[in-house]
Parts: sequence; C-alpha cells; structure tokens
Amino acid sequence: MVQYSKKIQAVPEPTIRRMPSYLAFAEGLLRKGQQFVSSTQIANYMNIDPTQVTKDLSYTTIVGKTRVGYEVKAIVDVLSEFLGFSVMDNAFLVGAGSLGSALLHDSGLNHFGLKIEAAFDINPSTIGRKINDVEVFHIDQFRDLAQELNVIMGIITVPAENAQTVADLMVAWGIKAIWNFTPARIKVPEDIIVQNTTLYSNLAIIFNKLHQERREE
Amino acid sequence: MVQYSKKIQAVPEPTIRRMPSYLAFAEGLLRKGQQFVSSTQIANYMNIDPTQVTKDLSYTTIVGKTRVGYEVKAIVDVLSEFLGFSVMDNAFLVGAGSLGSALLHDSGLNHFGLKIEAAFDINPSTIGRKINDVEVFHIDQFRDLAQELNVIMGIITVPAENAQTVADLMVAWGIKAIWNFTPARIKVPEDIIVQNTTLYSNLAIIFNKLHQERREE
DNA sequence: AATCAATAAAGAAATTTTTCTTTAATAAAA
DNA sequence: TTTTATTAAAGAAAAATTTCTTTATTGATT
Repeated sequence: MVQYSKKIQAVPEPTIRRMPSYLAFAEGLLRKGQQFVSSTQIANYMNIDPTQVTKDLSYTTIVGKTRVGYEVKAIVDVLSEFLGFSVMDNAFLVGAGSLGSALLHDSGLNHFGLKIEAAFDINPSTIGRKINDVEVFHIDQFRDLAQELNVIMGIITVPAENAQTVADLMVAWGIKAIWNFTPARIKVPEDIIVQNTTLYSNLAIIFNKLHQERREE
Repeated sequence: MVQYSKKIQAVPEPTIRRMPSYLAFAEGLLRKGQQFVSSTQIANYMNIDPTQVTKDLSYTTIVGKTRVGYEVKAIVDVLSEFLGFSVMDNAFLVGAGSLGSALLHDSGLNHFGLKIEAAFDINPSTIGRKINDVEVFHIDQFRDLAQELNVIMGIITVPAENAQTVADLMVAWGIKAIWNFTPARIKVPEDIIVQNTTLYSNLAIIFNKLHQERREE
C-alpha cells in the first residue's frame, strides 16, 4: 500500500483500459510456463507500439530487465493488485433481463474482483429464481442490505427509461459506484463514481470504419 | 451521399463514441415532442463541456441556430445516417452462451442497424434451438452462408481461448469486420476491421477511481 | 427601437496521449 | 574478451483531443 503513496498523479485512462489485456495475456503466458515477456511481444499481441507498453507498465512498480523483458509473474501479480482485481468488491445488480443474466453468468467478473451478491428486478417471473447461484429479489426488498453486505457497486441493466430511478435508489442505498449499461446518462451526486458502458458506441466505431473504407473505394 | 465526399478527414474516435448518446438523447426528446435542443442541454445531460458537443456535431451536416439550438429531428436523422444506424448490416454470432444470448435478445442492435442472421456454437444442447428467433447452428455448417446472406460482420462471444480459431473461420468466410467480446486479441489480415469490447476495462476504471478516492482519504 | 442574454461556430490555447529518440544495460554471438 | 543486438527507461517531440476565447447572430426583454 505504501508503494502507491507517490502515485497520486492519475494514471491515464487509456492506460487503465489496456492493462486488463496485458494482464490476460500475462496470465496466459504464466499458464504456458513462460517466465519472461518483452514489451515487443506484448505490443505485438496488442497491435500497439512497444513504447506504449513500457510507458503503461511504468505507472506500476513493475520493472523490466534489459535484453530480457518483464517477469510474467510480476506482471500478473502487480497488475491485478494495481487494477483492484485481487480484492473482492461486492455489487448489486438491478435488472435481471438478458444482459443482467449474462453478467451474472460471467465468471470473469469474479475472477477480476467483483462479486455480485444479489440481483433485483420487478418482473414476478424472475423474482425468487436463482441465476448462477445469485438470488433475484424484488427491487423493493432489502433496501438496506447494501450496507449490511458492504456492497459498494450497483450495476444497472434495466431498460434505459428506468435507469435514473434505479440510480436514485442506489444512491439512497449508499452505493459508491454505479456501472451503467444503459445508453441513458444518469444524474448522481458528485462523489458517486459512474461508469457508462454502452455497446452501441462500439457498433458506431465499426460502422464508421466500414463506411470510411467504402468512401475511399 | 455526396455530402460526405469532403469528410474523408477522419472523425475522432472519442467523437464517434459520444454520438450514439447524443442520438439516444435526441430520440427521447423527439418522443416528448421537443423541437429544439441546445448544446448546453446536451452537455448537461452528458456531463461534458458544451463546446465539445458543438465540435462533435460540426463533423456532421447538422447546423444549429443561434439562441435556439439544434433541431432535434435533424440530430436524430443525420446522426443515425452518419453512424450507419439507418442501413441494416448483417452479422453472424459465434458463441451462443450467456453473453451471446444477451446480444441475441438485445433489440437495441436491431434498432441501431445490426441484424444477427444466425448464431453458431459447438454445444449440442444449444444447436438447433432458436434464441429470440435466431437459429443456432453447429459451427461447421453454413460456412459459405456468409456471402450468400451478405453478412459483413462476425461477433465473437466464445471463451477467450477459442477466439483466434473463430476469427480465422470468419476471415475464411469473407467477413469484413469482427466484433470481439473476448479479452483475447486476435490476429487478422490488415483489411479486416476488429473492434475489441472487453467489459473488464470498464471494471478496471471503476476500481481505479474507487481506490484513488481511498488513497486521497 | 434599443439592449440584453443565450447561443453556434471558428479558431487558439492548453492538455493529454502517443510516438520518436537517445541512453544505458546486458545476454548472446563472434 | 570483444562485439553485436535487443531491450527497458527516460525524456523530447509530435499528434490528438479538449477546453478556452472571441465573434457574430438572434430571440427575448426593456
């Protein structure tokens, strides 16, 4: 923990975005038994510049060895610690529809430090069911379970028009961060962290590149 | 179409990322019957700078009126055209697990111009089933269906370790763009467009902000 | 009719992020 | 042992993106 004290200077968001991929790659190498990996190798895998990799890793305590590269195990250990993946944080998920269920089924979240403690919905047919061992409650229930279970994150996977209502509930619950999967933008107090994850942005990027190609033809 | 000929200068990716949210917001206003919207309003909704909004919209043919703002209908029309959401593109999805099913159930993709024509898997229990009216085939079947159905996009929702194999198949199918939902990075010929969409990047950003707060306390 | 206030638009400046360049280290090869 | 090639690291430069500033327009107010 002490080692972070000098790193109050924020790490660039693009760097944070790339790090989980470095981690996933290193974990794969570790399984294969590879002991060292160079920035060139990582860069080749990621299709980016090697200096980008060294810059990114320089924000952590990882140091490489000239002519050898980085120790794979160090990347795995330091990066999962650095990204907050090695401490389990608890979350509530609201909206146990198709996307909600997919998240509940995703073991990757568990692996990366997020435990979904309970799910909530208003649909009577899903309430009471268990999805991948996580129980689905009616949204009116267990309002104050959040503090009791030390739940710090709320995941919103309801239809866009209900996003704000759910967000308000979560804030009232005392949640610290909201992961919003709807295209709607929510208004919350300043100290609440909001991360919007909208699939359609990615779709737009693909279409843009496709059409750019068409235009150039 | 002619109006795009001068816009070969690439639109910044961050701009493209924000545009679907502008569109979603404008669609909401249109339903409510609002005729004009100012950059300030949009910016307030998005929690960004108003000049950012005007810059972003200036990449399109949309023009605003001083002291009035932008015509909501124009934003909806021009932006969906601009983002490629008004023309239907066809896709194949490989990996009909939980995330795959979630995408198949998502009507938003249809709304934003993507039609998933068929799904593929290797799990005998899902093959032959229909998920939200999309049939699931064994991956060995219909290799050349892609060209027949004019499928230009492949969606990868298999486990990370199989991503490359599936990508190779898709390239062989003659697909132009790949939407990769696994944390694995795939290698494809240069002319194939790849869009990686990994949830864990978003998780990392949330954790980073949470821990930054803790560090500052 | 004159003034005021809100706005889009264009360009400049500042900031952030990526890429390039240089240096030093060191394992491998000669 | 000496040379060579590969690499990390640090800093500089370049590029991309965001924010700030100015200007012009125009609806609303006085």
